[in-house]
Amino acid sequence: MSQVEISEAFQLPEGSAVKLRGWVASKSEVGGIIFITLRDGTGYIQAAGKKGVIGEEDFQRLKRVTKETAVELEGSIRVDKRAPKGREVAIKSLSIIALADKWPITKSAVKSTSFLYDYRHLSIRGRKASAVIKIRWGIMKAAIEFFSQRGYCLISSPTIVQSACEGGATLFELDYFGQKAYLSQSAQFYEEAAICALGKVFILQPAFRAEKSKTPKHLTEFWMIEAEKAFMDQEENMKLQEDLITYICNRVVEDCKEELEVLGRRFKPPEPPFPRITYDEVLKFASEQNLGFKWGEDIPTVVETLLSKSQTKPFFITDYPLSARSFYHMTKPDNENITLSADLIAPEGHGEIATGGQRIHDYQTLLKRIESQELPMENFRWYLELRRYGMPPHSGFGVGVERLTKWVAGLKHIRAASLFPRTPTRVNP
RNA sequence: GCCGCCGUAGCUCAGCGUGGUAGAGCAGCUGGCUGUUAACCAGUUGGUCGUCGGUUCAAGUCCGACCGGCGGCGCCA
Repeated sequence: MSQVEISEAFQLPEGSAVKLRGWVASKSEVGGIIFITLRDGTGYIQAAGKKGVIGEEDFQRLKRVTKETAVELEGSIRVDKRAPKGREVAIKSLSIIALADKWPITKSAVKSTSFLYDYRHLSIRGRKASAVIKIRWGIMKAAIEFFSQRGYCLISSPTIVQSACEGGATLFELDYFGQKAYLSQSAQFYEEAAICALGKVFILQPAFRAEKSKTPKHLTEFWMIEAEKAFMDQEENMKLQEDLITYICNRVVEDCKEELEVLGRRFKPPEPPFPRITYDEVLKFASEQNLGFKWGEDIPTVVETLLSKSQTKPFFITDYPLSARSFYHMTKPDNENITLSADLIAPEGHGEIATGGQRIHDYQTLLKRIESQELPMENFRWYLELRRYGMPPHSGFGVGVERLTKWVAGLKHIRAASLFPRTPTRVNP
């Protein structure tokens, strides 16, 4: 009698004696026979206990078992086409490890988004919720592999900071022993400092945005994959993003086959190169659809969504106006109003998943930019100072992990990509 | 910040127009059934109708304010 995980139980020959531990995902009683579906994080397997075959005491215990009770059972593997996946465990004995109260998440509860997220600490036990979290892990794992293979160094930047990478209005403020401090929106500035020591770096850590954005693609706390490399121009930067996304998608399709199946997601990894569309071309496209906007403004969601739905693989929107970008962006050599930056947009209407660009490496240029945008110089002192000590041209990008998960897993809302999502209306559980 | 929708049993909802003291399905519980897969059959428990205030003999229902959630916009990964 060996202790095995459920995934292993499917590999063993018929008749093998096994001991399994897990939770009762479902139970049904049919007279003298009781079926439970056991879950242990590695899979699901049906176990059947028949009156007369197992002892009366064990049968009574099996009767008392409720949904989500933690149990340990002993039995033997048997093949039966009536069982899901054609296999089950014939129970010989069962013990209750931790009895569960009446389980609040019922079939009808699935209809209620707010209920499911109020009970997220419990509802994550569902097949779909677990599948999404495993896909998210698959994405992170693949990203780590990708950068590791290319010699990038993982760094960690502080999440408590004093200066903003993006707009100041979207920072979570906190009291740092009497001083104002903020939760970081991005690790970019710290990565820029780090490249002069390490050459090429990446991070995998949370970012915070105090945007009251109630949309299917916004979280207030989310994880980012960010990379920065010295001597890398914007062209190479886009190629790197292409390679990263392609690598991740291929790995996930390979590693998370079952999870994608549980979600009913037929996902085909994209083939590079990804199409590139300039901002001006987007503006022209929008005007043709009667959705025109002013040059220099950000691209409206309707336009981005429409474009995104017309594509079958991710694509870049390049050549953003400086007015729609943060101060640190480098502009084109022949046009100081257009930045060397690009957004990476996922297809099928999922929208933006990454932003990247070439940063200003010249001291005077950055100084003038900070002054012209009337930004608080003292906050950017060290960032600017980097440019006095051998800062080469460099570029980088940031990918939203949950946004990428949303696209790969085919989710309707980004909150499903987070174990305990933080949105403007939710900080609990 | 703006626009729209919704808060009634553990869950999903009906009841509100025409005010008279709460109802269904599911879940739970009890019993039956030796192959369930969203099991089935019979019985049954369960509610200060989001909160506060107002009108009224009487408010789940009418009026007002507030709170909470959901969908969308703007903004962004």
